[in-house]
Amino acid sequence: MSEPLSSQYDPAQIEAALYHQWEERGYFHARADQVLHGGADPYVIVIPPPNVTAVLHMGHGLNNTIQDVLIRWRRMQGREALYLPGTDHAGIATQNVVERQLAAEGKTRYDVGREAFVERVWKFVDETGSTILEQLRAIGCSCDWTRTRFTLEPDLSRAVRESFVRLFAKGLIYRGKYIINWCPRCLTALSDEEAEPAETQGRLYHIRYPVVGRAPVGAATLPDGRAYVVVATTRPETMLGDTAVAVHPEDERYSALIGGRLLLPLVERELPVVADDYVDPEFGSGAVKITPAHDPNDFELAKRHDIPSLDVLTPDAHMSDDVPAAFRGLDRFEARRRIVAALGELDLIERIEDHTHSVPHCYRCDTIVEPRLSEQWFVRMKPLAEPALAAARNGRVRFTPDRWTKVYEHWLENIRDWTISRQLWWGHRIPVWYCRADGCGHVMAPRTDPAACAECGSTAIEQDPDVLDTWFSSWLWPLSTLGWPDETNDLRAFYPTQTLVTAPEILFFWVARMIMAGYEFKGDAPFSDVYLTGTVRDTQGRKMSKSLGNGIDPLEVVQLYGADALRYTVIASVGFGTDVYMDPDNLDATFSPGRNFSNKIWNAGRFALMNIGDEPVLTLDAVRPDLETADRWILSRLAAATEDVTRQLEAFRFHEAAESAYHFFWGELADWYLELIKPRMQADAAASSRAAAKATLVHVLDGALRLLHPIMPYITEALWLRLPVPAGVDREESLVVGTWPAAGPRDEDAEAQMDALMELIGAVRTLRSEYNVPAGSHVPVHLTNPAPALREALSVEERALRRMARVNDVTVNGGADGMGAHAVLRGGTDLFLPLAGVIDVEQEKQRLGRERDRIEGQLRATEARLGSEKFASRAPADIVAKEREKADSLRDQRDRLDAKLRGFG
RNA sequence: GCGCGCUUAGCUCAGCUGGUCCAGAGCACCUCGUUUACACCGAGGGGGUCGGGGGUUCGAAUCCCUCAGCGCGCACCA
Repeated sequence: MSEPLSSQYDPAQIEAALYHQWEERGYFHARADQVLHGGADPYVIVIPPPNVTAVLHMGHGLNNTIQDVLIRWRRMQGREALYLPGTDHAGIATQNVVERQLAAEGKTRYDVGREAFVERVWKFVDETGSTILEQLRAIGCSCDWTRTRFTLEPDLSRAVRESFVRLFAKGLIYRGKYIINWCPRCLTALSDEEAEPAETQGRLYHIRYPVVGRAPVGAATLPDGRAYVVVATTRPETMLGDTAVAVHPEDERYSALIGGRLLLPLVERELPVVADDYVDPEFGSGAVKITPAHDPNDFELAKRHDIPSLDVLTPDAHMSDDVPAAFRGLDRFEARRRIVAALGELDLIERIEDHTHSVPHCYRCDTIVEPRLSEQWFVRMKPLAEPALAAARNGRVRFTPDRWTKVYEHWLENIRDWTISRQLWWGHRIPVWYCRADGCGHVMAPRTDPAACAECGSTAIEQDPDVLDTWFSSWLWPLSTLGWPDETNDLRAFYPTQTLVTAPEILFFWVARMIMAGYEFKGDAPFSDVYLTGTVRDTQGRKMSKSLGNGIDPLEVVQLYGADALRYTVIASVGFGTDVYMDPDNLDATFSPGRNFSNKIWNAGRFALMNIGDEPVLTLDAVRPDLETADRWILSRLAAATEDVTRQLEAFRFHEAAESAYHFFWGELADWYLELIKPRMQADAAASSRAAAKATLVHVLDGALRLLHPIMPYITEALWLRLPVPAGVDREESLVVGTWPAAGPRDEDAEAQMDALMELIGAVRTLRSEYNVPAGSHVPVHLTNPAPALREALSVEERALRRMARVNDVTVNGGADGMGAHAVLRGGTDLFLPLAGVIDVEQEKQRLGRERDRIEGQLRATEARLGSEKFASRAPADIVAKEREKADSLRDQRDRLDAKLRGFG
């Protein structure tokens, strides 16, 4: 309290020390026993676990700031607030990183072997895995670090095992051979969600397949006389795996061919022509080549017609040995070129047209995904989806913004089974063992690793080599982090959680599946609110990404402007679920709102502390009789702000909450109240007035800092700790665990008076500015017919007018003669500034004339409305009365302006 | 193609159940300013036919229809 504060806020000086202190004192630690036995109401947010390899980016900055705002706010409201941190093992991503390291050494994972490879990944994770969690500390996240979890740690792995075993036993996990999404670079299966469609400019190749045997009458023919049928494809290389051609059963063009055969060019294999209503006769030629091993629709059709599959691609998407020698071993795209060329030479290309279609890409490495026939493990989703769907429909889980509800429902309504096996080494090994004993073939998924076959006792058992999708552990996150499958105190106290904050991109990947898992394994949704954030973009609207180099490093921002500036800027930029735009090339401009506001808070606080001095401060109650209009006004405004900020936070309207607190602090407290009380702080002011001002100031500053604390924890705490404590008040030891303010009563009188006074001051300032009255000079003011509120305000706050508008004399109802500037205030008050010599008569006449016309326009519109028969008869009485009042007031203002104008002659 | 959403000042967004909204904020812009908290500041100012058209209503930025543009989700017809 005694050491002087610098005139510029320096966040670096205070942030790290404060965070350390908060953490050390255990403020972030949530106590299960308080909930179970102490009657505390829990408020829990589980962090969307970042990849263990991740480095903090603005997306995290946005998400985690929002989470922390909610947590800090609820903690102040007295909730047992748990912000549960952790990371996930990110199977593909992490494995990719280590594989790249190996590649730099000229090795592959197969060279080092599975065990050594996994060991190496662990080593990497142990060294770098906590980076992002450290970074979350830097932006002020009040996580309960004693509960930090990792999806691949033993407890959470046990949860994964348990969930698998249960679903397996219920028949909800099965193995089968289907077309799945395959990444030829990652060499693993992907779920549908992991294959992201992207609009791609492709081509549609129309290829002639010659007819075998007798051609239908009138069929097109090749130069050699053979008839042919045209099929269209975007992927000519797959034709080598064609095993049929399909047409629509009612397509007359081809009815004669059904049951006949075509000759597959280049391969010279005969293909049956089958009829199936899957075929759309309108598209392309109406004849479809069928490649069951490389297209899901073809696969289904082939099953219906008992057509064999032929896989012509290797796992890394090269042509397999099952194709003609000329194409063997070629990369899929090279094969496409050569096949098209070869067909061209045979005159079998009818035409090639441009064709835009969406092509699935691997969400981890962006490689074009291959639909591939392979044996994988799946989760049967339909039964799991039902309660998750009901949860959205009955409001158990609410989505904010609400429009995501439909997206969620639609996905669940059309849910497809989930491919959960991954051909990776880093992850939870699938807990399935196959008995290899002759004639047994038992498949088992036990809770503990078996030594022998449960069916035949043979020890010739083998565990499935694959691992599970990372999301198969993430979907348990709210459960597993709290101890499930054990009925721990944490689980009992903190499940279900309250709010989940995440990006819409993982609504299906993660959010929907967590809800399914919550119901399946614990019988309840894992949270009640899902807040979906927007995306952080650059000024051109591009998503920030490492590869584009348009990212912003939150740590750099923290270093430059402080965590509070980062947090405030982010929160204030976050429209309701809208994207956030930031300029990576101009951090100064981007973060100026937060930086400037921090500095404003700092200086307002500094001013208050300097003026309060060492004199003891009284409680508000002790000075109640001495409160002046300005005091009552700011207290009323604090009440309004408190109510508003609270309401906005409840509705997840972060931008509005921030704006509301900002406007109160800057626009009301700093701009007006601090100015109003300056004279009262001086030594020559009346002691009672000074005491009232100081008590009010301390109270209001205390409230304002509390309202801002969830958004800007550091600066608010730093100032608050220095704020003097009124005698007899027992204060909390930190804002972190301080109480959230309750809105006090509003004071309509004080607000009306101050509104009138502020309007008057504003009007005088405007006139001064219009007439270029030198800033330093003081002017007299004449008021005629002041409105009651203004009259009252002036009786107590005239000196405010003098100070803030540079006025040296105030005359009421009299002396308003001569040349000067005029204005009419609300409530009909006439304002006159005698500016003889300064004033330009013509200019003033024009100015007043414009004002008069504006008022006249409004008046006419209002009178027209009132004059309308229909309005009078159909509009509600109170609206009509309001309009009448408005017309009266406008008429009065116009008349006064007319009178003034007449005065100019 | 189906579904959802958006289109308000130069930019990013508010505007909740139609009536002081002939529309607000922040940033940007212009003018003035060294009044002892802050120039990361203060004072003042300019700027919008609320995407186009139509309708409902006494009254629409706000409700309905339609068109256009953009975005998202889903499905992909090879």
